[in-house]
Amino acid sequence: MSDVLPPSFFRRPAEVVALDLLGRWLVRDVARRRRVVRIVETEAYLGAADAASHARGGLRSRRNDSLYLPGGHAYVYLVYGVHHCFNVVTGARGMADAVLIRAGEPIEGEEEMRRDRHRGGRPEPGDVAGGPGKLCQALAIDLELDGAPLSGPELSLAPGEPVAAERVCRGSRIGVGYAGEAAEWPLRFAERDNRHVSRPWPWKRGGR
DNA sequence: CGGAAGATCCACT
DNA sequence: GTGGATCTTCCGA
Repeated sequence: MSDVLPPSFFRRPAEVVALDLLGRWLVRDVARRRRVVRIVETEAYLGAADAASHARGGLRSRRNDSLYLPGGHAYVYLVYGVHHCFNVVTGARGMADAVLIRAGEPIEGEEEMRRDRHRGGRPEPGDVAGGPGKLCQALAIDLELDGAPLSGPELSLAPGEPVAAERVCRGSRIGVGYAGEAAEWPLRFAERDNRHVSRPWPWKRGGR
C-alpha cells in the first residue's frame, strides 16, 4: 500500500485523470513542513489538438517544454507575468496533455498557506487555494518545480478519496475564450457545492 | 523589431 | 464591473 499515486495513474487520457484527481491530496513539503490540499477543481488540456492548450498545433518552446514529459510530472508556468499555474502532465511522453489544478481545500499546514497568501489582505475562509494562482501561492509552487516528478519529496499526489461521479459538476473551461470551439469543450471538473471552487458553477442557476 | 495577448488576482469605483 | 501589474511567447511588418 503506497501513499503516492503510481505512474500508471497519470498515463491515462487527461480527461479521465482530471476527473479522477478530484478528492486526491496534493502534498507539498516546504522546509520539512507538510502542506496538503484536497483537490476540488481541475481542467483538462488536450495537447496539439486543443486550441486552448499551450501545446496547440504542436507548439513547443522553453516555457512549455515540460508539457512533453511523460505523465506524472509537473508543468508550472507564469500567467500574465504575475501568477503561477500548476499542471499535472498526463498520458505518454510527447503528447503534451495536462490537467490544470484550479482549486483545493486546506487539509494540513493551513497556517503556513495563509501566511504565504498574505499579500493583499487576509484571505476569506474559502480563499486559501480557491484558484490556480492562489493554490500555487499557498503551496509555494513556482518555476523551480517545473518538470519535477510528482512522486518526489517536494511534491506528490496521495490517493485521498476519489469523489463519486454524482457529486462532480462538469462544464467549460475558464479564461479560454480565445480558443474558438475548444472554449466550449466540457473539460472543467469540480466537486459540487464545494466552497473552495474558484468560481460559482454556471449550471447552479435554478438549483440550490 | 514592435505590438498584442494571455489557463489570474486584487484594489478600486 | 473595470483595469493594472509584469513577463514570455507569437506573429506580422
